[in-house]
Amino acid sequence: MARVAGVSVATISRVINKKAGVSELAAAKVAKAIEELDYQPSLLGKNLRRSHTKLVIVFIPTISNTFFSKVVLGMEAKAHENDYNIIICDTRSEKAIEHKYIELIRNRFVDGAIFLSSSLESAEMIKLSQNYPIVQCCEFNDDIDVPCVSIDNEKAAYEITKHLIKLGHKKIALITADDKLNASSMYHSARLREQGYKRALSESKIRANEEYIKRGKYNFKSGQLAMNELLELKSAPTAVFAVADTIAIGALKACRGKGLEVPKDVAIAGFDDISFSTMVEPPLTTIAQPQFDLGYKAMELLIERIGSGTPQRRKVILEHELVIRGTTF
Amino acid sequence: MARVAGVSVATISRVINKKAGVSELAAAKVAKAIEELDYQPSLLGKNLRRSHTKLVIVFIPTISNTFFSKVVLGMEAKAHENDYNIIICDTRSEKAIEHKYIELIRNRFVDGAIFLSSSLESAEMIKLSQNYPIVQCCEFNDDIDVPCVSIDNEKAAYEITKHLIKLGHKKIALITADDKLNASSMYHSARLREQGYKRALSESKIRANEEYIKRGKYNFKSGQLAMNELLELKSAPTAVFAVADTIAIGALKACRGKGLEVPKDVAIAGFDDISFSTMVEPPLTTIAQPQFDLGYKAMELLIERIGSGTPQRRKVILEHELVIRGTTF
DNA sequence: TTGTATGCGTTATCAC
DNA sequence: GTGATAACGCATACAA
Repeated sequence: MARVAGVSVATISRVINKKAGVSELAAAKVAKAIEELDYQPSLLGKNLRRSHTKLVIVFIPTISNTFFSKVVLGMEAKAHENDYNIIICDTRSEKAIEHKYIELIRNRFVDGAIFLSSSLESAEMIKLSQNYPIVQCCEFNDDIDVPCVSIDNEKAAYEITKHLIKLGHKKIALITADDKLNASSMYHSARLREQGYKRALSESKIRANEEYIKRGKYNFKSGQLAMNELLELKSAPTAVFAVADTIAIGALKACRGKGLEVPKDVAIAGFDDISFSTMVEPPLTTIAQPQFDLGYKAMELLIERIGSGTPQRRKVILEHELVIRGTTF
Repeated sequence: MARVAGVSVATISRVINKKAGVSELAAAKVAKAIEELDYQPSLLGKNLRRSHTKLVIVFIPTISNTFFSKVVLGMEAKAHENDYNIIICDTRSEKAIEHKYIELIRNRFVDGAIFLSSSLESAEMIKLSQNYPIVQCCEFNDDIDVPCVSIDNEKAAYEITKHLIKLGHKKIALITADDKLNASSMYHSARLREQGYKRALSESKIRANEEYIKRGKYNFKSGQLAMNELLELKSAPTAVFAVADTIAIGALKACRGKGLEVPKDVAIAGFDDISFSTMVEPPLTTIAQPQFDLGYKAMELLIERIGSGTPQRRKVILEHELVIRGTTF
């Protein structure tokens, strides 16, 4: 390249990076050579030289949850504003996959990471955060000092349960994705939502009934299963709060399968406001999270942290919204 | 690192890469130093040296379509088998974003690319393919010589339309995502599906009615909109084939909105078999694609191509399956 | 304004 | 078995 342009590599670097102090003649020669060779500067050399890659990785438990994909959109927006690119890593909630990709941050292939969920123990997460710029988004361990952005899960769950109570319901079930047996659950938010649910109940002097709490996974099937069990109870609940829309939609289907009408026979509330929520019949009452902003803000924190180097301990809480639709009356 | 281990960098490299010919003493010294410094070899240097990154990029029109996410799962499986990692790029069907990420392949940051859709002109795609290892998956321009893997879209659409006809339907509408005005549509498959639909019709001597063909976008809303228009026709169709499940589900909702029963009043067929298809009521009749295999095979072709360097022209067609569920009787 | 030389962190070649 | 050393492609300090 330097040869065909007839100038030194230094000059080439200068024109490519639009540095001042290059004669028009030289610039023209370089431009011509670039054209001729269809030349593209290698990122490999550049990265090694400046020892950062302008790449960040985001860990996502599953790419197929539309909730997360909207959050990622916000991350991308902020990232692009700052010339960063994103690697999305679908961990499928598997520890092994997550660890494999964490290598990428330890070997400096990415400048930082955002976790939308993690199977890491708190201790591991702390150690990672001490050495590299990372932030947590939506899901986070609240016992540790890693920057994060989220909504107030406890409060949101409290509000939606309260909504159910105001409608006159007393037998309100919870379907969650927290198995509780596992001390370090993937879904800390689920636990917070359970707390909010319980607070609303106790505030209204409704005794929490352990039979009404079903613990499964974060998907349709699990919601379906749980709802079927709930409906077989001798004293079946008249309302259900599911900690995620996917779960709630499964529950909705289970009701229909048993010939029950929603919300007449049983009211259903979800959480997240994924796009499917408006497509089911009836449309789902849920908690809307500011998905885009969540991602945008998380990326902002990360970029800040990459720039400063210092792991400032920040927790950002964004506003949620109770969206009342057809599944609750 | 070399200093604290008390050996040369060459030796360090040897033990890290488990090369033969290292004394136990030296190996121990290196191991100790690694432990001490929490040392991780930099991928940056390694990449520069070997001039490849073991990274491939996959272009996806939207991360939130669960159809694509399952395909990506297959890609990841094959990639991991061969020590490759994946960058997922959500292009949002935007040319600008796609072009930005194509830089990554031109500047050798990734070893290859898979396109699950593309806004590139055929000419651009050809040129790219001549210079870099790329393959197309699911969506592809069939007029050019880029390796690809897909199902037989025309045939699948033919079969599902035929299914509708066998049920006695004669007024069969099509809702597609191909706008036809745009010569190089993102969704070539949509065009093929339209062809299959038309072939089935003409084979059964049913005159294709242009009024029955609606052209919109690849999402719920668009299906809803199109269906509403269809239902306002003086002679409304009794069956609808939507070229994607997301569209079909929108159509389903539109029917319900007008008080119509599915499949009694109008039958609906989709395409893709996304996970949500079984959650709607009634569950959706559709064409199931071997999503995982599609991705797996595409990655296989790509890795082959990266290895050989020569762009062998291969088209792989996988089997689909007609899945009859509740929306057609 | 331009070129030369150096280093980023690896791996590979060669000599010891 | 081991250690210098060159090279990968770039950006920069310094010299010219």
